[in-house]
Amino acid sequence: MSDGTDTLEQACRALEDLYEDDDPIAGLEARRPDDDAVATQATVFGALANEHRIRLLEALREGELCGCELQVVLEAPQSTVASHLRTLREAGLVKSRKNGRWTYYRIADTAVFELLDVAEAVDVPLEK
Amino acid sequence: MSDGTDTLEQACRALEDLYEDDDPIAGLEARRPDDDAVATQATVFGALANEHRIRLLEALREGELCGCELQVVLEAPQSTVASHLRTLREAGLVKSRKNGRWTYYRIADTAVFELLDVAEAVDVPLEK
DNA sequence: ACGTTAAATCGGAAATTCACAATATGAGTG
DNA sequence: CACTCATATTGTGAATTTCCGATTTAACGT
Repeated sequence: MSDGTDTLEQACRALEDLYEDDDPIAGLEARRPDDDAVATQATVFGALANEHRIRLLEALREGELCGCELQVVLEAPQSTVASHLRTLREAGLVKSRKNGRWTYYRIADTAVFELLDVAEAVDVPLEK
Repeated sequence: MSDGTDTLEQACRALEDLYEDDDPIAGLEARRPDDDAVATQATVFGALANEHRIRLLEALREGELCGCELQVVLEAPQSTVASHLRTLREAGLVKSRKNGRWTYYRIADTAVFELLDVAEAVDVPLEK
């Protein structure tokens, strides 16, 4: 298990040329975010990083739907839909409610709408 | 390549029990979002779905940094950092500027801050 | 031109995610 | 209890992503 320390030292040397400051690294360390926060963000974005799951969330914008309705929306097999819903639930993006044989899913947090809307507005450069 | 049509028909039959409406599918079709929008969202969220890339973006919050500074932030090999930066650039999340031997990276869109902040505030349920 | 250095790209092994048939669970019904 | 139906989980092969050493490219200095 190499840790890339050798190339890291190169990078640090380069910084000594950029700044006359004795310890240029100090300022960079302050830019390192909290581990738990990064883990939360990665979980949330990981759950959102799939077209099927985005379609599920978009379908739930106007209100809750049961599993079989979401199958129709996705046009995918039942097991596929169920595991995507599980991913979304584990990331805290949807909640479920059981009523008899049906399970109804709904958006857990309005943050989901913000995330979807902001991401949609990003200007992704054309494929090169 | 099966398309799961058989299980889809089951789901549709279930809907006929839920609604007396003749065509329960019609309402669901309206909930299907635009393909291009979903593709954009998936690209953006895919780029954000990695702890290293999140750390890079967080490091750029306070202003631009060059590649070798970002190596120090990530404590990862140069090639690893470079390919993560490429992913972020291709998703439209960062822009780069060349000055001599150095390449400076900066956040391309303030939307990035919104996405990071909103995702961090999501309440992810405990494991299991 | 030559050597040095920051950054980009290549190549392929390892790890992770995805799809989906098969099976299990659990609630309702007769 | 036996049967049906909606949903959940499991297992596994396939596809994708990640990692990182090695190499290449490009910009400087001598």
